[in-house]
Amino acid sequence: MFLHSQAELALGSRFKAISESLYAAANAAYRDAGADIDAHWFPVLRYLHVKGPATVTEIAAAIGQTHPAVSQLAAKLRKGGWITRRADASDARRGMLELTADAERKLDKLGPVWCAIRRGARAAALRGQGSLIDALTSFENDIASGRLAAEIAHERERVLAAPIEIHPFREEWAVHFDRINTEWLERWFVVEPVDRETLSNAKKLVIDRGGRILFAALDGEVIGTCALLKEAPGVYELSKMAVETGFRGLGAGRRLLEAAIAEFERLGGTTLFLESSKRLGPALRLYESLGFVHHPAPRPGSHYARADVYMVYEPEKRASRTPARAREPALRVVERG
Amino acid sequence: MFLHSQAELALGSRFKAISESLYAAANAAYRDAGADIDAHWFPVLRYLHVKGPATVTEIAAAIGQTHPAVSQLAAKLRKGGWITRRADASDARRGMLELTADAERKLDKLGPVWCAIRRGARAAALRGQGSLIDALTSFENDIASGRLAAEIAHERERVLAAPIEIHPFREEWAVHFDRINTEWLERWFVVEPVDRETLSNAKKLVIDRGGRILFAALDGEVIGTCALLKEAPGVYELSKMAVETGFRGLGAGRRLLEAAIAEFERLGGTTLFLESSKRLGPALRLYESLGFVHHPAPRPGSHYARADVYMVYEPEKRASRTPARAREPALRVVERG
DNA sequence: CTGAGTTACGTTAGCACTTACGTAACCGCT
DNA sequence: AGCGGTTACGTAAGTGCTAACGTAACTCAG
Repeated sequence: MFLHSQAELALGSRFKAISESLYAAANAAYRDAGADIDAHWFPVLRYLHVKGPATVTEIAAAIGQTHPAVSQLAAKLRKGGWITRRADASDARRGMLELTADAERKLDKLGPVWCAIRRGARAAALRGQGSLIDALTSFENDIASGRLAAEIAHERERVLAAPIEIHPFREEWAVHFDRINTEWLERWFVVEPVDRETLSNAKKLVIDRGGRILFAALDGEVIGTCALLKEAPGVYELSKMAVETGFRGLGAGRRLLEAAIAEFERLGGTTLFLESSKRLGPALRLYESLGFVHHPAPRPGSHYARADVYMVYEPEKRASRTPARAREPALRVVERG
Repeated sequence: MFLHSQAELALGSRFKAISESLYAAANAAYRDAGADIDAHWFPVLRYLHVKGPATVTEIAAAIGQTHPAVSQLAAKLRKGGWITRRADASDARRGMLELTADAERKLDKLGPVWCAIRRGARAAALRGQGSLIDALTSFENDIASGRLAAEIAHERERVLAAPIEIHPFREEWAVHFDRINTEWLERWFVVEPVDRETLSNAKKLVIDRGGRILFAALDGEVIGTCALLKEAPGVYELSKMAVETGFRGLGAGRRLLEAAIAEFERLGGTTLFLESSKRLGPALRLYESLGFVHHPAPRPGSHYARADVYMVYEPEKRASRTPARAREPALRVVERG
């Protein structure tokens, strides 16, 4: 190829060509997944999905584009029913862009596709050892030969076919514990200092104090976390329950919670409680269905400013529709002290 | 930056942004150099500059774009006086795009700018050690901080200020000997088997047989070559004289030829001849001015199909306007046998 | 020699951005 | 209260490409 002989000189042209091919590859993956989405929308949609409602300028700054670009795309997305615009109460110039419930539901399912694209792209990028130029060349080869597209399709099938596994704590996954929970907190509340502390020192502050951390994984990809913090002998707090955006609806949350309860029982715990927020309807219903009951008074001395719900686990309240396999690990029911 | 947190997922967007920044950086370099050129034109102009007249589709295939892109750009360049279109004699559908004499002259001077862009981009690319993602991040940092632009400007000054040096053969430069001559041959003639042989085995077929190869370099960048092939004891052929496109007009050709003649004399040679072509007017005038005289008959048993000019060096015919420093190396004038 | 297929390449419409500009709302200062 | 400066963001126009189409010229089998 002539451009390759020009080495770093035609880099602009090569970058652009790769960019377009990547968009095309991502679009193909979306199409295969039955998602009527355009890869160019990803930065905006993903931002709204991860961070929640945002203004045009905020998004533009975050994704490194000009505000007209975001403004124009927002108009298109609004027409397509992906987002709505709600006037900001305190500042009439600003409009909060917000995903529609429908869009949110669609994006909640896209995790496997994103995972596949990420893996395919990473494989292509890693094949070119050494310099950037080598990596680009390898990228171009993989794109031209269709290898990138094939790998993305293959990865998507793998991820979709994979069962959700629950894993105990691993040092090398601590970073995911931090990432997923930070993302979740930034989306729904704010990261309080006590969160920052726990998330960045999980091993020391949770595990070494007799607590547990569980991971939900899909084909080796961490998609959710849950923690049991040891409050006192026999007393555990269920906390840091979060599932990554894009992997909702696969049942990872329920599986994590079931595993956490099983672990609590295996530990011979007497009391298992959690603090949450009324804003988190679906999560509360999950807790209720697995045996947590609402406590009338707020918990005395709560760590969290956001907590306005206090629930305690009562095994006999557990809904009977719990799938059998959730009980697999030898069940040692322990009387509450 | 939000996009960075998306790892390989937003690669398309990042590639595109880098592409645009690189075009902008290149444009800034052209502007600084006083060249009214747009970086987007580079692939087409450079192709025509290196390969000579070409059709729209040929260029499109070579630079990896669609033919409408080239067609539209060609229309613009034609309007701007950069290229002309000449109908192909044998095929009325085709039109040969050709640089105007003016454009050719401008591009002949752009070597230092291209060299600067290449070096700046290479530095940025090399700073990101490891994966492609690291390299991209480093690129983005350098672009955002203005470091890339500053380095390009700095490199341009360095290259422009550097004197032309003439160097003896180095193994590690053999690749440039091959590249520059191959490019030149493809532009003006075709690469004959005897050329391919010599160019890819320079050390063995030139140096080890008692010949010499000289390089012209600008701040470490090889921009021209020249060879003395030993035909018989005392008999040398001047050959493989080529200066890279973009570095014409700096006097590299004359410096190389002077050095080659000096080397011939230092070797105690008796006969120095060359074969060339009537098509290469400026080169012939250079040869004449440094003491080569036209031989009426073609050389018996010439290696080259393209040769229709046969010249022999006669020191006394050398124009007196030769700069003094060209004679610096101890001059041992030898009678012709 | 004819017509089907191929090739060269111009044109058009569209896309994803950009820069440039305009307008309304907000902020801080006198 | 008023006024310059800033901010939010929409609109217009331009750019560099692409996909899709059209047309004329060429090629080659029957």
